[in-house]
This record gives sequence, structure tokens and C-alpha cells, in this order.
Amino acid sequence: MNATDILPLDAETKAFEAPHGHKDELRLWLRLLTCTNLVETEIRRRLRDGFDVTLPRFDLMAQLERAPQGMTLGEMSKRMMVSNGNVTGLVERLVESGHLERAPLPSDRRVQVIKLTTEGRSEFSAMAEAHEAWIAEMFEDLSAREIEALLKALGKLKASVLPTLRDAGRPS
Amino acid sequence: MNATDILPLDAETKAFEAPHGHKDELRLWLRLLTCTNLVETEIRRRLRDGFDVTLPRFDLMAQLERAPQGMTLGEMSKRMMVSNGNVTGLVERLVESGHLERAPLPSDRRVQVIKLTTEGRSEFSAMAEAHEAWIAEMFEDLSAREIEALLKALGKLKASVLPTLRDAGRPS
DNA sequence: CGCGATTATTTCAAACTTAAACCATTGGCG
DNA sequence: CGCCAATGGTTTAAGTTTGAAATAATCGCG
Repeated sequence: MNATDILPLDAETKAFEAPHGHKDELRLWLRLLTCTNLVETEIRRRLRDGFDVTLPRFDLMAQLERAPQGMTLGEMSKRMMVSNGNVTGLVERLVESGHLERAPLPSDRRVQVIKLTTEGRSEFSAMAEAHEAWIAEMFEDLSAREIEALLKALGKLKASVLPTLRDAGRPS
Repeated sequence: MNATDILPLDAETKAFEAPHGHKDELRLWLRLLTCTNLVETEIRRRLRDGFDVTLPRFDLMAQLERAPQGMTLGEMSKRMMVSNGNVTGLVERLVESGHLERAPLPSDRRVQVIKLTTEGRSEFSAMAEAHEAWIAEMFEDLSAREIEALLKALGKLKASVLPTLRDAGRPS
């Protein structure tokens, strides 16, 4: 019934497989997480202290700034890598505070298009400038060469991770 | 500590500073964030599907597993790099579900020490094994040399970030 | 001893986040 | 046309998360 019937060595082979040996990957993952958390926490604090804005609001505005013609909520959800409902709530509060405007698309009545308002855009550009400087400050000890190397290695990591993602609900 | 504190010419100097040139740091930061998010989201899904557990619960138990003698809530808060109140809530739910036990420390009545219960420990070890394999799978395309290099580079990044963290509430 | 500063934890309000259920609209396709 | 799957968003429930305020206990020091 099982491979043992055919290839008797399998059971043993299995038993001899290293019971661990993926520790380095794990260490790398934990370090990645630590770095991200450190930076993220500090950016969050500075955004709060300096601009009275939360990180997710900043992130959303950052995405919008690169799309002067506006963007669909679904598109935003994909770019921010967060759930639909999350975007709905964030947008709601940002519209409320005057940073965003939201308009239905006449050609497709399901779609909502969001844009930065003038005030939103101008507030954001001050934040973005500071933000860029903060990151530069935090990464200061890395040389251009090291940055380049990290970019490349993380690109490879990303390429390694992507194919392992399981489709949540496969139809077909 | 930097020149800004002493030299009054700063405002002008600032105006003449290159208006950009820190783009690579920013790109690196965004890529770091993307990698972390991809992995984290997938791990969260697999933990849910396979073990009906959330990522923060898993993280908390992971910290506890390495401290068989238990741990203080404050210690947990530091290790997980999350707020105190957050830990209080997580622990509450994990005690409720039988994974953790919590006991006051007689020698210091402010302190609560938490430990994994036997069931908690056994449930966790199944999760941990799967978790390690998932990470190994996701990082599969990286060679041992690349992993080593990334570990080192991220170590340097961490060392670069740490000194830039502002003390939230400075007394003195 | 007594008091003020510090430390450990909890509480609280607001916001964020997810997954799942739901609703409305659109786009095929017979 | 009429149905039905797919798409775009919103809603909902539960949980996570933060930062600040509140509590409680300990510590240091005169």
C-alpha cells in the first residue's frame, strides 16, 4: 500500500532526515520581523508626534499620491495588501477629515473612486518629505552598496515566497 | 550631537540640500515591508486553517516556550515589542482557552508570571514544527550563503536603526 | 518610618484588522 | 430577455493594537 512495500529503504531514509536544519531560515525570518517592527514602530511614533496622523492613514495617502487620477477601493486594497473592509473604514475616516474625496464612477455603479483633496495632498507632501528623511536617517549606516545588495536579496526572497502562497478559496 | 544643534546656518543649508537622493533607502524600506507582509499574511492564514490559532497568540506562546520557568507580562511585552495592554488582553484570552496559566509572584505582588500549560505546550509544539517548515518552504530559493548574508546585512540595519529611536517620554 | 519616584499591570477609548456574510451591479450566455 | 456567476464594496463580529490614564506595589532616601 505504501512506498515501504516497494522501496523498503524509504522508512529508514525518512527516519534519518535531519529533524531540524531549517533554523537559519527561521532566524532570518525573526530578524526580518524585528527590523520591520523597529522601523515601523518608530515611524508610527514620529507620524503621530509630528503630524498627528496614523501609519495606515499615511500609507493610504502615499498610495493615492502616485495616482493623481484617483484609484478604486479594490485597487487600494491590493496595493496596501489589506482587506477590503479595512480600506472601507480607512477611507471613511479620511473623507471625514477632509483628506480624501470619494466619488462613484458613472460607468460602473459598483465602483468608488478616491482622490486626495488639495488639502490632503499638501498635508501629505510635508509628511512624505519628513518620512523619507527619517528612513534615510535610520538606514544611515548602510552603504549604497549594502542597500543595493539588500534590495536584490529581498527581491529574491520575495520571488521565493510568492509561489508558495496558497489560493484562499480555489473555485475551478 | 549633530551639527544642527550648533550651527545657525541650518535653515539655508537645509534648503540647498539635495531634494532627493534617499530614494534607495525608501525603496529598500518598502521592499522590506512587502516581504514581511507577504510572509506574515501567509503564516497567519496557515495558522488559522491548520490550527485555528491567530498569529499573535502563536507569537506569545513561542516566546513562552523558550522560558520554561515562565515570564513576566512586562518581559513578554518587551520581547514581543507590543504594548503592555496588548499583552494583558492576549494573556487573558489564552488563559481562558487553557493554553496559559498565570500566577502572581509572592515576592512582588505587582507581578504576574505566565507559563504554558501542559496542553498549551503540546498544542504549540505541533504548530511550531509546521511553522518552521513553512518558513523553510517560503525561503527555499535562498542558498545558505544568501541567508547568511541577509542575516548579517539585517543585523547591520538593526544596528543602524537602534540609535535613531527617540525616547518616548524623556524625563531628565 | 514616610513620601515621592519608579515599576508592573490593568483599564479605557479609539482605531485598525481580518474573515466571512451580505448587497448591488455587471457581464456573460442561452 | 432572464438567469447566474463574478466583481466591487459594505457590513458585522471578533480580535488585535495603540497610547494614555489609572491602580497598585515596591524602592530609595532622608
